Amino acid sequence: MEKSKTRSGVRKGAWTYEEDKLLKSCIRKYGKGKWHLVPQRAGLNRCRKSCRLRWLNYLNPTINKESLSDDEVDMMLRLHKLLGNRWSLIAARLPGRTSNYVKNYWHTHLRKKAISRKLEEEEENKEKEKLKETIKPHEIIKPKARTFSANSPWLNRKCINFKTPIVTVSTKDGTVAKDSDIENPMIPINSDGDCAAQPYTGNYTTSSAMWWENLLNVSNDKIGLCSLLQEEDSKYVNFLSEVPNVNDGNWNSKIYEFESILDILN
DNA sequence: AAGCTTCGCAACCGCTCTACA
DNA sequence: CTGTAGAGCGGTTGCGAAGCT
Repeated sequence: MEKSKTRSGVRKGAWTYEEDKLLKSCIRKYGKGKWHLVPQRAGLNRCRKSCRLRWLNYLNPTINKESLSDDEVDMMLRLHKLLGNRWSLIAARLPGRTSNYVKNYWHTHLRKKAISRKLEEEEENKEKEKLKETIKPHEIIKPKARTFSANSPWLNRKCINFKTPIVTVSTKDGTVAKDSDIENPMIPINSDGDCAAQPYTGNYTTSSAMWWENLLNVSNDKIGLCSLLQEEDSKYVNFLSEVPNVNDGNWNSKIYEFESILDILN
Protein backbone atom coordinates (compact mmCIF):
# COMPACT_ATOMS: atom_id res chain seq x y z
CA MET A 1 0.00 0.00 0.00
CA GLU A 2 1.24 3.42 -0.79
CA LYS A 3 2.16 5.41 2.26
CA SER A 4 1.00 8.72 0.88
CA LYS A 5 -1.28 11.42 2.14
CA THR A 6 -4.48 12.78 0.68
CA ARG A 7 -4.88 16.41 -0.34
CA SER A 8 -6.36 17.10 3.08
CA GLY A 9 -3.19 15.73 4.65
CA VAL A 10 -4.84 12.57 5.99
CA ARG A 11 -2.65 9.49 6.06
CA LYS A 12 -3.38 6.63 3.66
CA GLY A 13 -2.08 3.12 3.19
CA ALA A 14 -1.28 0.29 5.53
CA TRP A 15 -1.94 0.74 9.22
CA THR A 16 0.94 0.61 11.68
CA TYR A 17 0.92 -1.23 14.99
CA GLU A 18 0.79 2.12 16.83
CA GLU A 19 -2.23 3.28 14.85
CA ASP A 20 -4.03 0.02 15.56
CA LYS A 21 -3.32 0.45 19.26
CA LEU A 22 -4.71 3.98 19.29
CA LEU A 23 -7.84 2.97 17.43
CA LYS A 24 -8.47 -0.03 19.67
CA SER A 25 -8.14 1.99 22.86
CA CYS A 26 -10.43 4.66 21.42
CA ILE A 27 -13.16 2.12 20.58
CA ARG A 28 -12.73 0.53 24.00
CA LYS A 29 -13.20 3.92 25.64
CA TYR A 30 -16.00 5.45 23.55
CA GLY A 31 -17.55 2.44 21.85
CA LYS A 32 -18.36 1.92 18.16
CA GLY A 33 -20.17 4.49 16.04
CA LYS A 34 -19.77 8.24 15.55
CA TRP A 35 -16.88 7.48 13.23
CA HIS A 36 -16.44 11.14 12.32
CA LEU A 37 -15.27 11.70 15.92
CA VAL A 38 -12.95 8.71 16.06
CA PRO A 39 -9.84 10.20 14.36
CA GLN A 40 -9.94 13.19 16.71
CA ARG A 41 -10.63 11.08 19.80
CA ALA A 42 -7.94 8.54 18.94
CA GLY A 43 -5.41 11.13 17.84
CA LEU A 44 -5.15 9.53 14.43
CA ASN A 45 -4.36 11.30 11.18
CA ARG A 46 -6.82 9.09 9.32
CA CYS A 47 -10.21 9.68 7.75
CA ARG A 48 -13.31 8.28 9.48
CA LYS A 49 -13.86 5.78 6.66
CA SER A 50 -10.40 4.38 7.06
CA CYS A 51 -10.88 4.05 10.84
CA ARG A 52 -14.24 2.32 10.46
CA LEU A 53 -12.91 -0.09 7.86
CA ARG A 54 -9.85 -0.94 9.91
CA TRP A 55 -12.01 -1.72 12.91
CA LEU A 56 -14.67 -3.68 11.03
CA ASN A 57 -12.31 -5.71 8.88
CA TYR A 58 -9.35 -6.27 11.15
CA LEU A 59 -9.40 -5.04 14.75
CA ASN A 60 -12.88 -6.08 15.84
CA PRO A 61 -12.34 -8.92 18.38
CA THR A 62 -15.41 -10.79 17.13
CA ILE A 63 -13.70 -11.47 13.81
CA ASN A 64 -12.91 -15.12 13.22
CA LYS A 65 -9.48 -15.25 11.60
CA GLU A 66 -9.44 -19.03 11.19
CA SER A 67 -9.70 -20.36 7.64
CA LEU A 68 -13.19 -21.18 6.44
CA SER A 69 -14.60 -24.60 7.20
CA ASP A 70 -16.17 -26.74 4.48
CA ASP A 71 -19.59 -25.98 5.93
CA GLU A 72 -18.95 -22.27 5.75
CA VAL A 73 -17.74 -22.53 2.17
CA ASP A 74 -20.82 -24.52 1.23
CA MET A 75 -23.04 -22.00 3.00
CA MET A 76 -21.29 -19.16 1.19
CA LEU A 77 -21.89 -20.79 -2.19
CA ARG A 78 -25.56 -21.31 -1.41
CA LEU A 79 -26.01 -17.81 -0.06
CA HIS A 80 -24.29 -16.29 -3.06
CA LYS A 81 -26.55 -18.24 -5.36
CA LEU A 82 -29.52 -16.86 -3.48
CA LEU A 83 -28.34 -13.32 -2.77
CA GLY A 84 -25.78 -12.48 -5.42
CA ASN A 85 -23.02 -10.03 -4.46
CA ARG A 86 -24.71 -8.90 -1.26
CA TRP A 87 -21.54 -9.46 0.74
CA SER A 88 -22.79 -7.84 3.92
CA LEU A 89 -25.89 -10.06 3.93
CA ILE A 90 -23.81 -13.17 3.28
CA ALA A 91 -21.34 -12.18 6.00
CA ALA A 92 -24.21 -11.64 8.42
CA ARG A 93 -25.06 -15.33 8.12
CA LEU A 94 -21.44 -16.40 8.70
CA PRO A 95 -20.54 -15.58 12.31
CA GLY A 96 -17.19 -13.87 12.71
CA ARG A 97 -16.75 -13.22 8.99
CA THR A 98 -16.68 -9.73 7.53
CA SER A 99 -18.16 -8.63 4.25
CA ASN A 100 -14.70 -7.72 3.00
CA TYR A 101 -13.39 -11.16 3.90
CA VAL A 102 -16.34 -12.85 2.21
CA LYS A 103 -15.90 -10.71 -0.88
CA ASN A 104 -12.17 -11.40 -1.08
CA TYR A 105 -12.63 -15.11 -0.47
CA TRP A 106 -15.25 -15.27 -3.18
CA HIS A 107 -13.05 -13.57 -5.74
CA THR A 108 -9.96 -15.62 -4.95
CA HIS A 109 -11.42 -19.06 -4.25
CA LEU A 110 -15.06 -19.52 -5.09
CA ARG A 111 -15.69 -17.57 -8.25
CA LYS A 112 -13.91 -20.17 -10.34
CA LYS A 113 -15.63 -22.93 -8.40
CA ALA A 114 -19.03 -21.35 -8.94
CA ILE A 115 -18.36 -20.83 -12.65
CA SER A 116 -17.28 -24.45 -13.11
CA ARG A 117 -20.34 -25.60 -11.17
CA LYS A 118 -22.53 -23.54 -13.47
CA LEU A 119 -20.85 -25.01 -16.53
CA GLU A 120 -21.39 -28.50 -15.15
CA GLU A 121 -25.07 -27.73 -14.61
CA GLU A 122 -25.35 -26.43 -18.16
CA GLU A 123 -23.74 -29.62 -19.46
CA GLU A 124 -26.20 -31.68 -17.43
CA ASN A 125 -29.10 -29.69 -18.84
CA LYS A 126 -27.82 -30.24 -22.36
CA GLU A 127 -27.67 -33.98 -21.71
CA LYS A 128 -31.23 -33.91 -20.40
CA GLU A 129 -32.38 -32.01 -23.49
CA LYS A 130 -30.74 -34.60 -25.73
CA LEU A 131 -32.48 -37.35 -23.80
CA LYS A 132 -35.81 -35.59 -24.15
CA GLU A 133 -35.40 -35.46 -27.92
CA THR A 134 -34.96 -39.21 -28.14
CA ILE A 135 -38.08 -39.93 -26.12
CA LYS A 136 -41.41 -39.40 -27.82
CA PRO A 137 -43.58 -37.35 -25.50
CA HIS A 138 -46.77 -38.95 -24.24
CA GLU A 139 -49.90 -37.54 -25.72
CA ILE A 140 -52.11 -36.19 -23.01
CA ILE A 141 -55.76 -36.89 -23.49
CA LYS A 142 -57.73 -34.07 -22.08
CA PRO A 143 -61.52 -34.18 -21.92
CA LYS A 144 -63.09 -31.56 -24.11
CA ALA A 145 -65.87 -29.21 -23.29
CA ARG A 146 -69.32 -30.71 -23.12
CA THR A 147 -72.56 -29.25 -24.32
CA PHE A 148 -75.68 -29.12 -22.22
CA SER A 149 -79.25 -28.75 -23.26
CA ALA A 150 -80.89 -25.53 -22.23
CA ASN A 151 -82.94 -27.27 -19.56
CA SER A 152 -79.97 -29.08 -18.06
CA PRO A 153 -80.39 -29.34 -14.30
CA TRP A 154 -76.74 -28.32 -13.96
CA LEU A 155 -77.33 -25.06 -15.76
CA ASN A 156 -80.60 -24.60 -13.91
CA ARG A 157 -78.86 -25.18 -10.57
CA LYS A 158 -80.91 -28.32 -9.97
CA CYS A 159 -77.92 -30.52 -9.50
CA ILE A 160 -78.05 -32.23 -6.12
CA ASN A 161 -75.04 -34.51 -5.96
CA PHE A 162 -72.19 -36.00 -7.94
CA LYS A 163 -71.40 -39.51 -8.98
CA THR A 164 -69.19 -41.08 -11.59
CA PRO A 165 -71.48 -41.88 -14.48
CA ILE A 166 -70.89 -43.81 -17.65
CA VAL A 167 -70.05 -41.22 -20.24
CA THR A 168 -68.24 -40.86 -23.52
CA VAL A 169 -65.87 -38.02 -24.15
CA SER A 170 -64.29 -36.85 -27.38
CA THR A 171 -60.52 -36.77 -27.28
CA LYS A 172 -58.03 -34.52 -28.99
CA ASP A 173 -57.48 -36.79 -31.98
CA GLY A 174 -61.18 -37.25 -32.58
CA THR A 175 -61.51 -40.71 -31.04
CA VAL A 176 -64.04 -41.35 -28.34
CA ALA A 177 -62.82 -42.35 -24.94
CA LYS A 178 -64.96 -44.46 -22.67
CA ASP A 179 -65.46 -43.60 -19.03
CA SER A 180 -62.83 -46.14 -18.11
CA ASP A 181 -60.30 -44.02 -19.99
CA ILE A 182 -61.11 -40.94 -18.00
CA GLU A 183 -59.89 -40.51 -14.55
CA ASN A 184 -62.79 -39.70 -12.28
CA PRO A 185 -64.84 -37.39 -14.45
CA MET A 186 -67.10 -35.52 -12.09
CA ILE A 187 -70.30 -35.16 -14.05
CA PRO A 188 -73.34 -33.63 -12.44
CA ILE A 189 -76.46 -35.72 -12.22
CA ASN A 190 -79.97 -34.67 -11.47
CA SER A 191 -82.17 -35.74 -8.62
CA ASP A 192 -83.41 -38.73 -10.66
CA GLY A 193 -79.86 -40.04 -11.00
CA ASP A 194 -79.62 -39.26 -14.69
CA CYS A 195 -76.47 -37.91 -16.16
CA ALA A 196 -76.97 -34.30 -17.07
CA ALA A 197 -74.13 -34.20 -19.54
CA GLN A 198 -74.41 -34.98 -23.21
CA PRO A 199 -71.57 -36.21 -25.38
CA TYR A 200 -69.60 -33.50 -27.06
CA THR A 201 -70.00 -33.85 -30.77
CA GLY A 202 -69.24 -30.49 -32.29
CA ASN A 203 -66.22 -28.25 -32.48
CA TYR A 204 -64.74 -26.38 -29.60
CA THR A 205 -66.68 -23.15 -30.15
CA THR A 206 -67.57 -20.27 -27.92
CA SER A 207 -71.25 -21.07 -28.26
CA SER A 208 -70.68 -24.40 -26.61
CA ALA A 209 -70.95 -24.46 -22.89
CA MET A 210 -67.28 -25.02 -22.01
CA TRP A 211 -68.04 -25.92 -18.49
CA TRP A 212 -65.71 -28.92 -18.56
CA GLU A 213 -62.72 -26.74 -19.18
CA ASN A 214 -64.06 -24.21 -16.76
CA LEU A 215 -64.47 -26.88 -14.17
CA LEU A 216 -60.82 -27.82 -14.60
CA ASN A 217 -59.80 -24.20 -14.32
CA VAL A 218 -61.86 -23.78 -11.20
CA SER A 219 -60.22 -26.85 -9.77
CA ASN A 220 -56.80 -25.39 -10.39
CA ASP A 221 -57.74 -22.07 -8.91
CA LYS A 222 -59.64 -23.21 -5.89
CA ILE A 223 -58.02 -26.49 -5.04
CA GLY A 224 -54.47 -25.38 -5.71
CA LEU A 225 -51.68 -24.51 -3.35
CA CYS A 226 -53.77 -22.34 -1.11
CA SER A 227 -55.83 -25.11 0.35
CA LEU A 228 -52.84 -27.37 0.72
CA LEU A 229 -50.73 -24.88 2.52
CA GLN A 230 -51.34 -23.25 5.81
CA GLU A 231 -51.34 -19.48 5.82
CA GLU A 232 -47.76 -19.32 7.08
CA ASP A 233 -46.50 -21.66 4.39
CA SER A 234 -48.14 -19.75 1.61
CA LYS A 235 -46.41 -16.64 2.85
CA TYR A 236 -43.07 -18.33 2.16
CA VAL A 237 -44.21 -19.61 -1.18
CA ASN A 238 -45.05 -16.05 -2.16
CA PHE A 239 -41.70 -14.93 -0.87
CA LEU A 240 -39.79 -17.52 -2.86
CA SER A 241 -41.63 -16.56 -5.98
CA GLU A 242 -40.58 -12.96 -5.56
CA VAL A 243 -37.11 -13.17 -4.16
CA PRO A 244 -34.76 -14.27 -6.96
CA ASN A 245 -34.31 -10.80 -8.39
CA VAL A 246 -31.62 -9.51 -6.10
CA ASN A 247 -31.49 -6.25 -7.99
CA ASP A 248 -35.00 -5.56 -6.90
CA GLY A 249 -35.15 -2.14 -5.34
CA ASN A 250 -37.41 -3.48 -2.61
CA TRP A 251 -34.90 -6.04 -1.58
CA ASN A 252 -34.25 -4.60 1.83
CA SER A 253 -37.89 -4.79 2.75
CA LYS A 254 -37.77 -8.52 2.16
CA ILE A 255 -34.76 -9.24 4.30
CA TYR A 256 -36.84 -9.99 7.37
CA GLU A 257 -38.66 -12.62 5.38
CA PHE A 258 -35.36 -14.03 4.20
CA GLU A 259 -34.27 -14.40 7.81
CA SER A 260 -37.42 -16.41 8.48
CA ILE A 261 -36.70 -18.64 5.51
CA LEU A 262 -33.22 -19.37 6.72
CA ASP A 263 -34.55 -20.16 10.18
CA ILE A 264 -36.76 -22.74 8.59
CA LEU A 265 -33.95 -24.17 6.46
CA ASN A 266 -31.63 -24.39 9.44
C1' DA B 1 19.86 -16.34 -7.65
C1' DA B 2 17.20 -13.22 -10.33
C1' DG B 3 13.27 -11.91 -12.76
C1' DC B 4 8.55 -12.59 -13.73
C1' DT B 5 3.80 -14.01 -12.72
C1' DT B 6 0.09 -15.16 -9.79
C1' DC B 7 -2.38 -15.03 -5.54
C1' DG B 8 -4.35 -13.23 -1.27
C1' DC B 9 -5.99 -9.59 1.11
C1' DA B 10 -5.98 -4.89 3.22
C1' DA B 11 -7.33 -0.61 1.97
C1' DC B 12 -9.29 2.96 -0.95
C1' DC B 13 -12.88 5.06 -3.90
C1' DG B 14 -17.20 6.29 -5.41
C1' DC B 15 -21.72 5.69 -4.89
C1' DT B 16 -26.29 5.16 -2.41
C1' DC B 17 -29.19 5.48 1.52
C1' DT B 18 -30.88 7.70 5.60
C1' DA B 19 -31.58 11.19 9.00
C1' DC B 20 -32.02 15.74 10.00
C1' DA B 21 -32.26 20.77 9.73
C1' DC C 1 -38.92 19.93 -0.73
C1' DT C 2 -33.97 20.47 -0.68
C1' DG C 3 -29.33 20.36 0.86
C1' DT C 4 -25.91 18.33 3.81
C1' DA C 5 -23.44 15.07 6.59
C1' DG C 6 -22.81 10.51 8.36
C1' DA C 7 -22.89 5.68 7.61
C1' DG C 8 -22.52 1.76 4.92
C1' DC C 9 -21.82 -1.06 0.76
C1' DG C 10 -19.72 -3.12 -3.41
C1' DG C 11 -16.13 -2.67 -6.86
C1' DT C 12 -11.47 -1.96 -7.58
C1' DT C 13 -6.61 -1.22 -6.66
C1' DG C 14 -2.09 -2.25 -5.43
C1' DC C 15 1.31 -4.19 -2.17
C1' DG C 16 3.75 -8.12 -0.42
C1' DA C 17 4.33 -13.02 -0.43
C1' DA C 18 4.61 -17.24 -2.78
C1' DG C 19 5.38 -19.88 -6.75
C1' DC C 20 7.41 -20.64 -11.18
C1' DT C 21 10.91 -20.43 -14.90
